[in-house]
Amino acid sequence: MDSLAFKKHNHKHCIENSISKVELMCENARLILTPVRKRVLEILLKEHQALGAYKILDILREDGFSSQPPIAYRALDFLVSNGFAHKIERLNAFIACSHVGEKHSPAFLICRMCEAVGEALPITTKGILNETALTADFVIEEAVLEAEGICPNCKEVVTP
Amino acid sequence: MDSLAFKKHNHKHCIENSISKVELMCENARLILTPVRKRVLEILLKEHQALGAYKILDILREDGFSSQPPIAYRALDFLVSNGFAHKIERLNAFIACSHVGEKHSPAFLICRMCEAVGEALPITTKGILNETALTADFVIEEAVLEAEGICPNCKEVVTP
DNA sequence: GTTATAGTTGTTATATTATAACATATCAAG
DNA sequence: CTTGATATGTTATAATATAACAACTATAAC
Repeated sequence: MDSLAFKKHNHKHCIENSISKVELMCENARLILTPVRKRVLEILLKEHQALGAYKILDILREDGFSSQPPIAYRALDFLVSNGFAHKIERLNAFIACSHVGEKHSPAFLICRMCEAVGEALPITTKGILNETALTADFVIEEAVLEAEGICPNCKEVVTP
Repeated sequence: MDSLAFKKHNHKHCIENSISKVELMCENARLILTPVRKRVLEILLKEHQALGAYKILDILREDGFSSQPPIAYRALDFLVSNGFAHKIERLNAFIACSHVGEKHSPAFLICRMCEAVGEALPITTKGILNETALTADFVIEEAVLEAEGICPNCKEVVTP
């Protein structure tokens, strides 16, 4: 567990670090981090919180970008399929990846009160099911773990 | 790993077993397994495959039930919230639970070709994140693992 | 037996999330 | 300069899900 959303941390550093990592990876992989894509990444990085496509779209609109759904969904597709962001299926929402460049099966801690999302260390989520998959003769390509509960901040509010 | 979807098994037995377990649990818990609810459970049990709410609705319509969305969603809510079915978030679809009555954090093997879904043994998915959660001071209430890949049947088709 | 009451179902309308399809623009390679 | 690949703009629509309220049903309290 490292920069886990719920702990106090230098978030500005956290953002800058992510962006420069992504920029570097894009250069190396000949991917184009266009203005919209970069902006969406920034939006996702702003808080460790899941954001729906339409909320992102609202922010893009304020920024003067076109605001039709495909604009957001395409940028999100780019970010997700290149591992720079993840989709939280439970919330139909997206967050920036906290472990850019590190190969990992993501695992999320999702607060059901504030929708903050922490990404756990790149544990081998896949490995957990490995035996199961072998027995079943099933080839796992991707595995995602989503855990829902209460984050430390919201817990304080409920039971101070 | 037991009655895993992908293995040949006596599916009729599998269905009957699930239904009678659910009936028993409903009696004990004073829950009412109304005709629609039972029918939706049967529909979900028919194959080890995820079904969207609107597909279920189509089947209900053929059966003479009312076919407005809330009919299906309510029955599904009932089944899911009582642990008789699960929602596969990745697919926005539902399957019957393979481990009715056994407390478990579900883990699914989802075939991306045929949408068959196998539910892994009630492993302690939660436990995997336990350490992580403790460190983060996060209280996990529910955890779901969704793994996508290729099931044995579809693998045969691709590489015979 | 009537009357609350809690739970379920029926129905209409609408919200939310996501994609298809096609036009236009940009830019690098040949 | 033209071709091809990639990205963006735009319109329309598909797919998924819920809100809100009315009507019905069983049962438990009186």
